[in-house]
Amino acid sequence: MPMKQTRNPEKTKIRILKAATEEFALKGLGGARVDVISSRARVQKRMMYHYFGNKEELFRIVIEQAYADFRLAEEALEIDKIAPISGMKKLVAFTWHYFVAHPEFITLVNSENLHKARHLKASRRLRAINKSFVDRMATLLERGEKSGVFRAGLDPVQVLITLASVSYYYLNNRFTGEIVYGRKLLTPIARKKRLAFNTDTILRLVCIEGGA
Amino acid sequence: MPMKQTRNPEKTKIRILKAATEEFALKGLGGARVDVISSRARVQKRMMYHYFGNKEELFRIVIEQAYADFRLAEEALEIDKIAPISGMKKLVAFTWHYFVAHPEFITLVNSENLHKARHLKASRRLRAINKSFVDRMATLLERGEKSGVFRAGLDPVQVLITLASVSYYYLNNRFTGEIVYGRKLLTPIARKKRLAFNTDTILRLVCIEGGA
DNA sequence: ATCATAAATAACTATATAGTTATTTCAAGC
DNA sequence: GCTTGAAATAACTATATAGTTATTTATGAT
Repeated sequence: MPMKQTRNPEKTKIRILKAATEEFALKGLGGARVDVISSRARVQKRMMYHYFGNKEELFRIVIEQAYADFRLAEEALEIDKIAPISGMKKLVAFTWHYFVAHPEFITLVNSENLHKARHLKASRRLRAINKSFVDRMATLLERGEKSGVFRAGLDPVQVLITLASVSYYYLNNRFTGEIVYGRKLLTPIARKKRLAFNTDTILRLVCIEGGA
Repeated sequence: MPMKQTRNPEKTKIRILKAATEEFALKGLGGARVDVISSRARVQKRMMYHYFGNKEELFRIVIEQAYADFRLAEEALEIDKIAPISGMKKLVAFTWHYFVAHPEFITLVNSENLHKARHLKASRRLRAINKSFVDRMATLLERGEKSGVFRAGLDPVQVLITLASVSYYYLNNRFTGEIVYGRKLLTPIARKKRLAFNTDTILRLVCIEGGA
């Protein structure tokens, strides 16, 4: 194994995927340019087509990977091993911090939805990943209900969507938001306040009395 | 005033704006094509440049108008004339129904945020429109607080953002959402359930006891 | 060593795309 | 009815863009 290889298909593929993720996240599928991707990856454009077929296929792999990364990180929290209220708080905080740290996730998901999810429609991988994701929330809600802290009959999908929405929307629309609401939305203080507000919103939603 | 005018600058401008709104909403700023806009507007492309300068300026006017339409519709609710809890419910329902009826609003806002709101940054019109929008929520919260139904010290901006987020996210991400959550999200029943859930979420957030 | 295969390079192409130049036509004001 | 300016049309252009063709080069297996 020499130090400086002149050929390295794995690293080339990774460089292409990284550059593609950045470009798609920054400009959307429609605005992204394959020449920008290849030049940022320091790779001949031909290699992009060699490994990934075309722009749309490349996008499909990028968005699929973005979802996989997010769900894997969430799975690693091991919410099922802590008390329900702590678990819910941890999940709200995780979601918030993940979106803050990975703005590309948000813009990629937007782009995919603008295209009516046609790249992910046939993805078995995505379906598999997300099944257990819904199951984990269902389990958390059941545990909370049994221990008398969460309301009965909560729909895990509605709770998951709501939990994601309060962080996603705030961060996604922060640019127009700063104009619309006339204040900075991403100062350290503003971030801290929003996370606290979101935690409160979700606990009030799921808890029997006043959470926190 | 003849019936069939061969020239009509006002109607021409309106046709261009309508076609541009559709195209930008459908493809985003990056994916939209000026040739598609002009052909859908049944107008020579040259006229588009004559009246609006260039693609970006046209987009600016489209997004500014989309915000203006939304806020004007909200203002027409006259929330200040009904009881606080009813007002809050009405606002949640209005937001939901507006986003359902105007999917272009969501995709245009996303597009503008992808571009870091650079088209709206200098817009005096937008700032003016939205100032009174925040004020209306502040007034509603104050009224609720004084009549003993709403919690004290709620930040109107946080409430507004949360109220919009639970509808916006659900509708914006409905395509990936249907894959991720493995269920239809826009059947009449699903819509009704989501609106009820959102109303409950917001009331639990702002009310002193259990709302509804 | 050499051979087969995949990795990488270089140069190219057809078309799409935003924006322009040049010209014609209508209609209102005098 | 003539003039003038704006509305509308037609045809054009430079460049950007996704994707290709053709060729060379490194590497692992024999």
